[in-house]
Amino acid sequence: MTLDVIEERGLSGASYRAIAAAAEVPLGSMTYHFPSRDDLVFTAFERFANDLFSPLDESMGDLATGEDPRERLVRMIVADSRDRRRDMVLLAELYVLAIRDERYAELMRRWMRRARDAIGRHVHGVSGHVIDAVQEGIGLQRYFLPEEFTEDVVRRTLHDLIPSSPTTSSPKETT
Amino acid sequence: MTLDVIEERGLSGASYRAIAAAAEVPLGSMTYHFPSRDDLVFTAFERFANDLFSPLDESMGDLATGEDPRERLVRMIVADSRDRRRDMVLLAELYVLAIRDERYAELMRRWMRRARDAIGRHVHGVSGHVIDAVQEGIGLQRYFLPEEFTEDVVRRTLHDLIPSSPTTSSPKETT
Amino acid sequence: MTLDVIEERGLSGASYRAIAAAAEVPLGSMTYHFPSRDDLVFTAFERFANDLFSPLDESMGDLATGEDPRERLVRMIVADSRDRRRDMVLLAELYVLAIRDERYAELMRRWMRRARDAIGRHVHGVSGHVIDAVQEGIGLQRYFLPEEFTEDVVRRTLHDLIPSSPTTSSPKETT
Amino acid sequence: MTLDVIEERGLSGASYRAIAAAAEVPLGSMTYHFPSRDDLVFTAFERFANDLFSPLDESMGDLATGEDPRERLVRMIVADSRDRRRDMVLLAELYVLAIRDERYAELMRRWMRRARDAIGRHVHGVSGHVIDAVQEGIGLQRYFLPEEFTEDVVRRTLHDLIPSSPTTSSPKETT
DNA sequence: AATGAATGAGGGTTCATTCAT
DNA sequence: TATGAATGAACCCTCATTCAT
Repeated sequence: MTLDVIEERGLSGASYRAIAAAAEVPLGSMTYHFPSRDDLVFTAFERFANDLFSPLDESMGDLATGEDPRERLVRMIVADSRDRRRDMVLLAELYVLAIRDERYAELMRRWMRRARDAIGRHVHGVSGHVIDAVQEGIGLQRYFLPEEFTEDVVRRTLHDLIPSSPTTSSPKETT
Repeated sequence: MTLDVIEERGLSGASYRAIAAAAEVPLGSMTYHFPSRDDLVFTAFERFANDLFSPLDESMGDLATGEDPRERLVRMIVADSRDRRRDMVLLAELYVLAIRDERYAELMRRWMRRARDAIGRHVHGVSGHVIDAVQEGIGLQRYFLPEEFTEDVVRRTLHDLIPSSPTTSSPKETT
Repeated sequence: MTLDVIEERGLSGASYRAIAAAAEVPLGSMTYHFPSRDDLVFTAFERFANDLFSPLDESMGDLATGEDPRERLVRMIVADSRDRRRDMVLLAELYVLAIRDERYAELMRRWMRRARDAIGRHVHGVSGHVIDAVQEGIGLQRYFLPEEFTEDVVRRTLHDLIPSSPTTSSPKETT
Repeated sequence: MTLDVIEERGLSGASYRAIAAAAEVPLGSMTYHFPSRDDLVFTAFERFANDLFSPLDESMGDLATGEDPRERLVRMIVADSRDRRRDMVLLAELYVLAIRDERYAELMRRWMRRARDAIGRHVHGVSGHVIDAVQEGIGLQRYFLPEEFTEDVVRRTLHDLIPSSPTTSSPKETT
């Protein structure tokens, strides 16, 4: 609920009142359960970190034997999820918070490490952190210039970075 | 001045008052020259887009014959400029704005295209957009986990993505 | 309280701050109970409509049998109530609002109809609206030129407009 | 021009800036020619007093011999001039000013006397002030409840108040 | 004579937070 | 435990007016 309000009106628009109204809950209820606004926000971003992690987790989780993890990543990046906008705005807001506040920075680091682990389970020969960073950079820019980051471009990028595993079927590159 | 305040106190903390105080200027002066706060903010981010572009421009600008552009990119990414924090905060704030407001989105697209052009002048065989997205992704995450994105990791990533030009001296990879 | 401030300083001078000061109440209290200034103003003018109605109501309310309602009206118009000024200012401000805003126009219509009914209960042979309009027109101009609207002039006017009821004692005109 | 702005946005909305914009004139020009805002407003209302007087003047000015002045008044009141709204809002604003400020009160008195004279030239047996007050009261209320003040109601009222002159053709009352 | 720049005051409104109930 | 009331601080913005040019 809080995240919805942040998505719609920005972190600065996510006042106690706005969130209480969205949740159809009395204002006093909010301040009772979350004595300071930052409690509310931090809790929300903890949830966001999980939410944002889950597509990655699903992408890398149950790879069939011989399936190419690079293809999973391609599809995850290219998928025009309805939540793309939400993820991008929340991610950007989180970066803002994390740069300014160590508490959020630590949250971000935990999340980055989880991502690295999920990637590292199936991708070898390159740092999972690099793949995550690349995926994030492309994800952000793709939001503004989707036509510049076509599926083939994304695939090519991932194949350049990730060595094909011996047990992996050969690249299906189009270009 | 405005950017300094945004860096220090966030976009939401960059009130007319705060900026006027930082600039040691009467509040009325601010509202006279920038009738709405968004005028002020947008003008500031236009400047930021230029500021942020210039390191890239310098990196790619005057390559000596035979110099490897990949090394320039490595140094740009790895350089622990005193302005790293500033750039990251402002970049993240700009993303937030751009996702919500087409005016800022357009600013971001202009800036992304300039970056692509600057990169594309010296880097061939891969989309300049991809290199820009990658350097941005790494730049952001490196801010939080610098030890995971060592110079060698960055170099390796760029060499994987950017084919070596025929006139370019061979890779000086350390790993 | 709000009406007092409007009387003294005009509607445009009746700021939240001015009213809060007059009521010796914190500014935050005002905006809590009246989230918009117009709520405050409208509520005040609803009260004014009642206040302004009451002299008319009293004038026409409990006529003794055989008493001439025209005399009651004369006295009401001519009475130099200490509140004359207040009523005139507020009435004029209300007209300004009502011409520009349908919400106030409706308030004014309700009040005009109440006045017509109160008058119509005891005055026959002429539209209560006409008597109310005449009374109002004379009231307004009399504020500026009281010597031109002497009691006799007012009486004469009302007797010209209102036919004497059969059960009514004959006119006591002085002129 | 000033009056146009007052009509549209109210006296409180008639700032130097708003008027300068409407007149397509630099702000500095306004403050140069009218050093205080009240100068501007007072000048405007002086003009309004003349403007408002002219329909009355035309109504009563060139009566053909034997023509009934009451009919002229009826038509003036009932005419749904496109400027009705403008006249009403400005009149109401002027009342507000006049009650609070002797300078405007005097303006209003001058104008009331002019009206009385214009009426008195053709109407006898009743104070011109009374006729003016009545037409004003009806004019104001008619703005809100036009259906209650039909032409016949207005005619009846004026005939009740104004004795028919010997040289005047007989009433054409419809009712 | 004319005008853009400048500014202190004050406008309505929102807010996080506290507290009595 | 839960919540409406309350409030001081700050917000963006508009304004009348002054003044240098």
